Parts: sequence; C-alpha cells; structure tokens
Amino acid sequence: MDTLETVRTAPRPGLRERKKQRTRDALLRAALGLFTAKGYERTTVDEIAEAVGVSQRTFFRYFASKEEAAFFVARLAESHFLAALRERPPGEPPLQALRRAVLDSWDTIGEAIEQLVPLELHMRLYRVIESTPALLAAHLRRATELEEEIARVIARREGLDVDADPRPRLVVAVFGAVMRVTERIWSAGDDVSLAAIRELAASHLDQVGPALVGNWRGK
Amino acid sequence: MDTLETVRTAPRPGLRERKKQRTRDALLRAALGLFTAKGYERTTVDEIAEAVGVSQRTFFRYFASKEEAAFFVARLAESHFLAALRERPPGEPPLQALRRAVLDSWDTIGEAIEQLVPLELHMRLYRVIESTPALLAAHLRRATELEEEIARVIARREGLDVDADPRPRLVVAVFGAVMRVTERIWSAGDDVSLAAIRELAASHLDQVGPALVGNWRGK
DNA sequence: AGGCTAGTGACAGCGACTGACACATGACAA
DNA sequence: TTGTCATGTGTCAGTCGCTGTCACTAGCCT
Repeated sequence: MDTLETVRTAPRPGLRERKKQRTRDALLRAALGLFTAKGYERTTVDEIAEAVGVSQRTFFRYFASKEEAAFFVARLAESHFLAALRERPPGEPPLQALRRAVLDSWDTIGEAIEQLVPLELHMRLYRVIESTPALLAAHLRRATELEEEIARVIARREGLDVDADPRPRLVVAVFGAVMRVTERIWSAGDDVSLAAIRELAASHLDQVGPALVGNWRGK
Repeated sequence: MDTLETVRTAPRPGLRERKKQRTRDALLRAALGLFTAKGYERTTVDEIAEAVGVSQRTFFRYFASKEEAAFFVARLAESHFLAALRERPPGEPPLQALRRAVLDSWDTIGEAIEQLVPLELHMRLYRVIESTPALLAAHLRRATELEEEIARVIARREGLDVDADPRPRLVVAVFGAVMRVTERIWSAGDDVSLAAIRELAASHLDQVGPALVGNWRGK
C-alpha cells in the first residue's frame, strides 16, 4: 500500500518513515542472507531479528510470516511481468503475448531487483525455494494465484468471461506449467543467470506445441 | 511399507495389528470429519486425538503431520492413476495415454475410496483443500512430485531420458495444468460428483490444443 | 510362565505466530 | 518550545504443530 507510492508522492519521507524502511530492508537482507547461507528451515525468526537488533515481534510486524520474507523479491518480479503483459498490443494471440511479456520483463527486472538486494542473492534463493518443500509449496500456490490474475487479463484482451469460457485459464495454466518446468530445470543446472533462464523458457515455449501432438518418433 | 502387502501375505493379521488398523482408521475418519465440519485450520490435532480417545502423541505416530491425514485418501487415487497409466498400450501417443488413464481410473476409484471413508466425505474434503491456502499449497507440491513420476513413465514409454529431452516433462506439466484447472472449476461448481469431473476433464483436454493456437475469434 | 518388543501416554521443549499492555520517541499544534 | 498524541517497539504470556525421551503396559513368542 505504501511502498513505492509514498516515496514518490511525499517529497521527504520523514525521519520515522525512513527508519522503518531501513529496518525492513535490514530484516529482508538478513533473512535472505541466512536462508541462502544455512537453509530456510534451519534459520529461526529469532536469529533474523537478532541479526538486525530488533525483537522477534517486530519482525512479524513487517512480515506476516517467515515465508513472506522469502517471497518479497519474487513479488516484485511478478508485478513487473504483469505490467509487461498489460502493455502487449491487443492484436497479439494470447500465448504470444505471454511469451513476449516474460522475455521482455526479464530484460529489465535485474536492475529493479538490484535496488533491493544483490541480484546474486535472489538467484541463490531460487535454489533454496526449489529444494525446500515448504517454500516450494508456497511458491506453487502463489503461482496459481498469479495465474488467475493473468487469466483475467487474457480474458479481457479477448473479450471473454473467465467463468464462461475455460480457454483463458487453460492457456495461462499451460504457460505457467511451461514456466515451472523451466524454473525447475534451470535451478537444477549450473548456469543460474537471467540469460540462461530466458533462453530455456524460449526453447520450451517453442517445444510445447509440437510435444502435445504425439508421436515424437520423428524427433 | 506394510499397508496392503501385509494384509495379503499374512493369513490373520493378529490382534495387535488389527487394533492398529482400527486406531488409524478412526483417526483418519475423525480428522476428515472435523476438517469438513469446522475447517482444517480450526481443528487442532488435540481435538482429533481426543475424538478417538488417544493422546496427541499417538496421532503423530500414525501421521507424520496433520497435513498427511488430509491427503491420505488422495494418495490412493494417485497410485490408482499411476497403475492405470502403466497399463496403457505402448503405441499410444503420450497425451492420449494420459487422457485414457485418468478417465479410466476415475471409473473405478470410487469403490476403492468407499472402503476407507464415505465417498461424499472425500468429495467435500476437496472443497476444503481448494479453499485452505496451506492445504492447496501442499496439494500443488504433491501434484508436481506426482508429475515428476509420471514424466518418468512417459519417458520410458518413448525410450527417452527425462534429463536430456524436456518433452516428457512438458507434456506431463501441460496435462497436470489442465487437471488443476479442471479441479478448480469443478470444486467451485455445484455438481461435485465423479461423473462431473470426468466430463469436465475430457472437455478441457479437448480444448487445450486449439486454445494454444490463437486466435480464438473463430470460436 | 516369562522375557522381549511394540504401541502408548505423560511430560518437556522448540519454533512459528498472536494478543495485550506499557513505554518511548518522532510528529504536530499551540 | 513545549505539551499532546499517534505510532513503532519490547516484553510477556499463551496457542498450536511437532519432536525427543522415558517409563509402562499389553500382545507376542518360546
């Protein structure tokens, strides 16, 4: 509610506000640092709070849960993608619009993240998410919530009602499925860079159509 | 490890064994009953244990977590589906094999479930899962684990290596995505019957191909 | 019959999270 | 500048999911 808006509308945030920002950033960085260093489950909220020098209660005033801290940066990327999608020209077929939106948003998301935390930290966090059952579960649930929102955007583009025509949800679900496979393969590989996941995603989106119509014998 | 195997190999389960079975079944039914009656989050493990007349500690000896109890029946359905998939003739294209396997397995899963808990309870539980964030998250994670296993089955059928060729994972992910959309729409509707979800799934699987190639104007 | 073992209850403890209350410190008006 | 007030914070107590430990008891096996 008052993240970036306030910064822009208010000329000087005031001392109180700045202190809050600093505390929240410190908590976030401490949390992500600990998560990637010793694992999500093995870091307690008390440790995060102590690393920043505040009480555990204060941590929970900034983040509704330990989980929320882990996905704070991911939320940035999501809204980044949504914005890119909404800017696609209306004439584009749905799947193509989705494809262009991800690839485009990955072109610029790096800088936005870097303002919050070191990019490399975010990348390493991805591996932690993928390998921590509780986080992976949360990630998937968040992904389906995002998909619901995307489906509505697609439906509007095509002048359809999400509840009457299943096709918007279907394309978006397929798109999301391809993204999940991509994330999985990417995070398991060696090259954990934005360029690498971009390339993988493009390749997978190219293959998903042909893969559906078996048979595969003709390679 | 000793669920169905033991029952079949041993002629008489012995008094000790039967008592265990009864306790586990009682715990399961009490849990599902309470989950559907007053919601998952609002039922404590203590309540479940007390309803059966055992200690909380005993509940955790039968179920690794409160969550596990909620998905106990779902696991049955999963292995049922996997069995059906493995029986599909090798010549069938992947997506068709998957389609036939779900539809077939839904033809017979009802009876298998009824032996454990009332079928209607299981159906109502589905709505609880879909509307409880923590359970939905767990469900999605379990689903992707299942998908990984399915991908391996498909890969073997086609003589491919899952790690070298992304196509098995891609088809399976698309299939899983369609199933998720189906579950979602089904659990939100009025007709929560096996027949209804069967029909929905078939319809969605028919539509997913055409939906990918935009445009949809020529509906 | 008697020793062995597996299932259980009781208890203590950890970690995520919440509510209540009291205090202190910036914000703002007089 | 000062006094009031709102707001961020620490402390404390408590709930709930979950785990380790230990002693006990009831089935099992010879």
